[in-house]
Amino acid sequence: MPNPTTIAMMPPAAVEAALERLGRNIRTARLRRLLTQAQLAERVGVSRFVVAGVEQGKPSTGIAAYVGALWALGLLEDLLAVADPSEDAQGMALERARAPKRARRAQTLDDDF
Amino acid sequence: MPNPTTIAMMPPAAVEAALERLGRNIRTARLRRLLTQAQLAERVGVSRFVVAGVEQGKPSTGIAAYVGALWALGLLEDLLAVADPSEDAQGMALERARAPKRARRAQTLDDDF
DNA sequence: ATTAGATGTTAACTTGAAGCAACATTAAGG
DNA sequence: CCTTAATGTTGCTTCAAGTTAACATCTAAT
Repeated sequence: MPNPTTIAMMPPAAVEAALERLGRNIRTARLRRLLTQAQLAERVGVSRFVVAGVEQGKPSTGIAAYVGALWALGLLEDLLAVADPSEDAQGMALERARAPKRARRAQTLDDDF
Repeated sequence: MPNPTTIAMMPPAAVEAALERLGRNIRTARLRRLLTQAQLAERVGVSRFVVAGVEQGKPSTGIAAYVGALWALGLLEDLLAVADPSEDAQGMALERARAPKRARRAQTLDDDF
C-alpha cells in the first residue's frame, strides 16, 4: 500500500463502525458455536491472528478472511443480500428516471434476479 | 501473504462465488448511479484498479475497499445485517440448548447490593 | 492454588497488494 | 468514420498484510 493515506488506514467513521460491528457479529457467532479463534482460523485456512483481526474489524484485512469466516460459520447467505440489485431502491429509481424510453440498453447492466 | 496456500489464493468455491456476486452487485450499483470506476475510486480513496478488483470479487483485496465502495454508493446499511446475532437462528439454538434453565450463573455472584 | 486453554502482544521475515504509468481494447457519440 | 472516454492489461516499485514464534495475560476449570 504505497499511498500513505488509504482507506484501509483512515477509513471514514461510518465504514469503521460497520466493520467493527461485523467483526463483533462474527465473534458472537463463533462463541455461540463454541469455537476458538484457532479452530475457526484452521477452518478458514488462515492464522489465528487474522481471525483476531477480523473480529476487531481490521479494515486492511483481506475480504477473503471475512467471507471465509462467514462461510465457516454457516453465515455466508447473509452476504448475498448485500448490494442486491433487486433491493437497491435508489439505484432502480435512478435507472427508471433516466431511461423512460425503450431505446438501447446502456451496456450489460446485469439485473440478475 | 507468506503462506503459499491462503484462502485469498484458493478460496472455497462458495466463497469465490459469493465474492463474485458481491462484486457484480457493486458494479451494477455503480453503473446505475452513472459513476465510472475512477470516480468511485476517488470517493473511496483508492486507485481505480482496486475498484476494478472489487467488482471482480478479488479475494485478496482489503475489506475496506469493499466496504468503502458500499459506503460511497449508499449501500452500507446492507452490511449491518450480515451475521446479525439476533438473526442467527443456528447460533441462538446452540446457545439455548446448552443454557441451564434459569439457574444462577456461576460467574460473579452479584451479591453486590 | 494450580493447571490448562484461549487470547492479546510483540518481533523478524517474506510475499504480494496497491500505487503509478503506459498502452491496448472496447464502447458510445458526433 | 473518427474521436473520446471507460475499462482492461502489463511492468515496475514500495511497503504493509500475513506468517511463525515466543511470551504475557486472562479465564475457567480441577
